[in-house]
Amino acid sequence: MASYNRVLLMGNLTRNPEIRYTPSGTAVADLGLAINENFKNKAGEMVEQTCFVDVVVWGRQAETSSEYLHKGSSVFVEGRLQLDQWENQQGEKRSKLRVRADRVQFLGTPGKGTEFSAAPVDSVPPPAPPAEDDDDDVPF
Amino acid sequence: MASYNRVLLMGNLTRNPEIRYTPSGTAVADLGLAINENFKNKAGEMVEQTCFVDVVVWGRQAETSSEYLHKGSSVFVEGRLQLDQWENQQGEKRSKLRVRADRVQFLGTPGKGTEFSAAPVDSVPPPAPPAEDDDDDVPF
Amino acid sequence: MASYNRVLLMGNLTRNPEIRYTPSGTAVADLGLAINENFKNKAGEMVEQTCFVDVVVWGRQAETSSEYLHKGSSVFVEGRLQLDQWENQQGEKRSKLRVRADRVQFLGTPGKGTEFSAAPVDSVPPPAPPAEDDDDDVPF
Amino acid sequence: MASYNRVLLMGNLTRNPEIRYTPSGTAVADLGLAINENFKNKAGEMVEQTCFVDVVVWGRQAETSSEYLHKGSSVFVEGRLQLDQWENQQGEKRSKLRVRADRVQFLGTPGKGTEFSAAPVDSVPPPAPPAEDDDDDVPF
DNA sequence: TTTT
DNA sequence: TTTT
Repeated sequence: MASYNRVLLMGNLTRNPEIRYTPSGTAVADLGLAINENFKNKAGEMVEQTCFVDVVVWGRQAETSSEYLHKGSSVFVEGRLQLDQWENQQGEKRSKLRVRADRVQFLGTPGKGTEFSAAPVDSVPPPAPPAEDDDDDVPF
Repeated sequence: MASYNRVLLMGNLTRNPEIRYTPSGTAVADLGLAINENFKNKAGEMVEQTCFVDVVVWGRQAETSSEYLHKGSSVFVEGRLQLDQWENQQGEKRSKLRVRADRVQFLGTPGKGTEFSAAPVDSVPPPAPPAEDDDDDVPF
Repeated sequence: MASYNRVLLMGNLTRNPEIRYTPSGTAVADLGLAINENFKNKAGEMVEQTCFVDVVVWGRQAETSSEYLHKGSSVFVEGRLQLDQWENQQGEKRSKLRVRADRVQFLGTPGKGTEFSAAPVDSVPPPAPPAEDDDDDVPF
Repeated sequence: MASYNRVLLMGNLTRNPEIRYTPSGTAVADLGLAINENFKNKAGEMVEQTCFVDVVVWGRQAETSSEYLHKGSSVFVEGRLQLDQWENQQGEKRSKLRVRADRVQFLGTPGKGTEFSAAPVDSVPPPAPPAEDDDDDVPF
């Protein structure tokens, strides 16, 4: 059957990246992303609404993300929706939508004056190959 | 700040669309979408994984969706992530990621033999204008 | 520097796929794609406008495309813009924008009645890995 | 028939925006965009390839683009492919693919030190409504 | 749980 | 809670 799953986001990190490693040594980083959207409501007032999304990055991109990105960093993320499902301690089914990033691109850190002027827009190195083969030791 | 929020999905409806109306008469439809992805795991076995996503559609597209789409229908959805937040009866904060569709395109219904052959791939009428101005009577 | 290049298209093939092979044996297919867009002009009349795009597909997807797709087939294409540049016989520089597909997904063939009912929406097998390493024997 | 046409680009302007006005007073800006892509070829060498694309922007976004963007500016563009067709003076049919932007987002100007540090990543104001109704006085 |  |  025809299927497709693609997500494109630009926003700011709500916290520093958190990196960890699977038993087999693959790096995984969790990013908190805030996407601010401004629009006018029916009454014509400007409203700011923020969408908070959890992003998971694997492999080399996890490492570069945790090295170069910080709370507040502006990033562009390309990935796909991923539904994580588990049972809580009461045996109830829980699930959560995340974005699994195929690519994280650094767009700058606001308020980073001087060291920034040399390279105001820098990019996280090229995308790692899709690490599907690592999916069986997912560490969440 | 730079921000962007775009989601593109193709999959099958897990149930018939559910339409309702806001107090001011705007149509809203909830779609359950299943996106199947097949890939090989580290052991080289084909694995099928399904991502279930709730999709919200507004306005005229809500009406055409509920008229033309059914459980099983294959659709293409363009929209954005939307974080719905509320408090449950215990006063705990809860939130849920959904996709707010700007566009829903009908790609066919599997197993619908005869009536299908005339127009195997049909499309839901053109996108309604982004109904931001209706956002203050969101009915969830 | 931050860079990104992504194209998403749904439309119909204007001709049968043309497959060829590089000296090293890599398959390449050229697809002609027509994307119809309907909109109202300033005078309120419905206008149909068609965008014709040349799409290049590499590797296994080239083979599956040429096997399963035909003139008229409805497809979904994910790829990126690619600028091909050359000199004509008068020594003038020429260039042409194409789409290099990373993924081609079959959405059905209109008017194919019976054999269609069994599998109205079928998909071209999963995307081949990005064959960047083949780019130095590009055969155009 | 199912159709879709979406392009997402990040790159740098190759020249200052050129703004002009239709007889009815609608602003139109032409942007030259360079998208740099680095990858390894078959021989394992890093190769840089640049895709040059012409982008057309309409309405208020044309005005903000020509006000805030300059040669070298880093931008994110969301739009669609548009095939412009005409006859040259020899009566030969010519055509050219462009991108018609629905949205242009400013990501910063490299090397702009001081005035930049205050707001390293700034954005062009929100997207104008799709000005389909202006399409009949396209000035190319 | 949150960033600008 | 689930579709193919």
